[in-house]
Amino acid sequence: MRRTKAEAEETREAILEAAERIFLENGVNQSTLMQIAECAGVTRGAIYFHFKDKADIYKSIVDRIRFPQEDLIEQAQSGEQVDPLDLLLEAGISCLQTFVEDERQQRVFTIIHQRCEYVGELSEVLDRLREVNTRVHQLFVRLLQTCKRRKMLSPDWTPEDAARALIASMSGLLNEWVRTDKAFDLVDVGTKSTRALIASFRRNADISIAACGTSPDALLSAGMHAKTKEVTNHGRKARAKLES
Amino acid sequence: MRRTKAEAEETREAILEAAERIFLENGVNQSTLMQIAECAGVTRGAIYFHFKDKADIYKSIVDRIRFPQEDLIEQAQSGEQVDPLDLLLEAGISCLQTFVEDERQQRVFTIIHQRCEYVGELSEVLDRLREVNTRVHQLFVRLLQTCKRRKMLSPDWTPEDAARALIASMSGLLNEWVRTDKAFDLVDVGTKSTRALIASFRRNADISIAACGTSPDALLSAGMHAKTKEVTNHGRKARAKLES
DNA sequence: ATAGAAACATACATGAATGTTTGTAAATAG
DNA sequence: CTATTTACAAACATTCATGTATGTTTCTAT
Repeated sequence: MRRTKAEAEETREAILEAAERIFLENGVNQSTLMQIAECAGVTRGAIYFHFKDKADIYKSIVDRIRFPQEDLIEQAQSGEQVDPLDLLLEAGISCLQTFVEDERQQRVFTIIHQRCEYVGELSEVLDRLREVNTRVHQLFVRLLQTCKRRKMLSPDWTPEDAARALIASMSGLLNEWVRTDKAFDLVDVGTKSTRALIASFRRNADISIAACGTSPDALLSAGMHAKTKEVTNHGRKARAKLES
Repeated sequence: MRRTKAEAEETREAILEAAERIFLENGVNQSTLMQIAECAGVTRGAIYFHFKDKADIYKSIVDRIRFPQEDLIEQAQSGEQVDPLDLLLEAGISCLQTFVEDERQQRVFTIIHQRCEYVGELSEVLDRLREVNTRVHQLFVRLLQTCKRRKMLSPDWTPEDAARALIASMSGLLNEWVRTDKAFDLVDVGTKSTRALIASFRRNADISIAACGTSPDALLSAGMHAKTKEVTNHGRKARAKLES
């Protein structure tokens, strides 16, 4: 019953696919290798040939997806010359956009946040998540520090706190969206929330009256007048530019 | 070895206390009744006397704490005559405040959100959480609808979306705070974030320049000039009024 | 062509957690 | 005062997931 190398890779993928389904249904710890094998149409032996144990399967699942935050990092590192706050807004929005479109990302996100107790071997997965998160945080802090140097950051916010707030807002939105079973328009609500937050980051924008003297260009670049559609398209264009 | 009724209640509490610790360390499903018994200084027999099974213990733990959202509901229902948006801001802030002060709330929150796979019996706990959340959401929607009737709500936001955004922001803040092991000042960052969000809810406040003509009173009531300390004290006062 | 190894299936051994049953000492009701 | 029930402890039986060991077939390299 030996298969060719390509077929073997197929069964490996089938196992990962099955594990994703079973994990989502039963939780990582409660899922048994037997269930996964059954769902994949193989025996437990096949699983033990391809993977060391259940934790290994889970790590493989998490490793093969791209996190929404990683898209965000790549995108945010592209244009350093533009307004960092605009860049944050666009990156955040297109991050939400890709998340909405990628069902696998959503499934794995749900597993990670609602279907796993991180203990023992499993906590290694958490370590990777933490690492990605700190990278995002540091990136945000760097961007916000340049804002501060350019006197564009509101005195209310430190770069660190602003970064925390942004990350909390984004992760809160993603979590609520999956928890409520997509009960609202993630991109729409997320765009408005993020825009509100970033608006408060701007010097002289946190207190409404102080913005009167600024030029129309400054207001436009603040993204306050742009309609949702235009902004998301803008974000998409930026991403398309990256992929080329 | 029969104990008096009061002593029995003590051991019951000891079991719950121990379970809280063990669940936090090992996750609900990974924790064994033996570990809990050992930690509580009893045998498994005692646990099976007081509780049906592990799910029963977990439900008891969740039932005996007050959720941050429940504080929020009570508080937000007190004064209907004031500006609903101010009320939302104050309620949110004092909700964060009590969460920071209540270590048990934090522990159980961590268990709920990071140490449990909700499957089978355990999902009943999730049902209760969902119910609390929908109550909060409906309350928010009601408040925001009165805003809309009074022409105080920005045309950018529907009451539903604004409620979602607020809930997502709050839960995101709480989650990030416990996930990062209290790496930032929750009340401080939370106050600024929430204030920014609610500011964007206000009609003529979402676009900075439009607020120029409004009276100083309107700006003050928008909470944009108040320092953090004053607002939190305000929130506390409101809570103290409730307890009397 | 054939030796070896790859890609599994099957069978077994182990341990660990659960639920249940039985035992028992002390409190409490009558 | 004693009869019964309470509040556990201790022992037992059962299930069940895991890991490993072994078997089998087919690919593949030489």
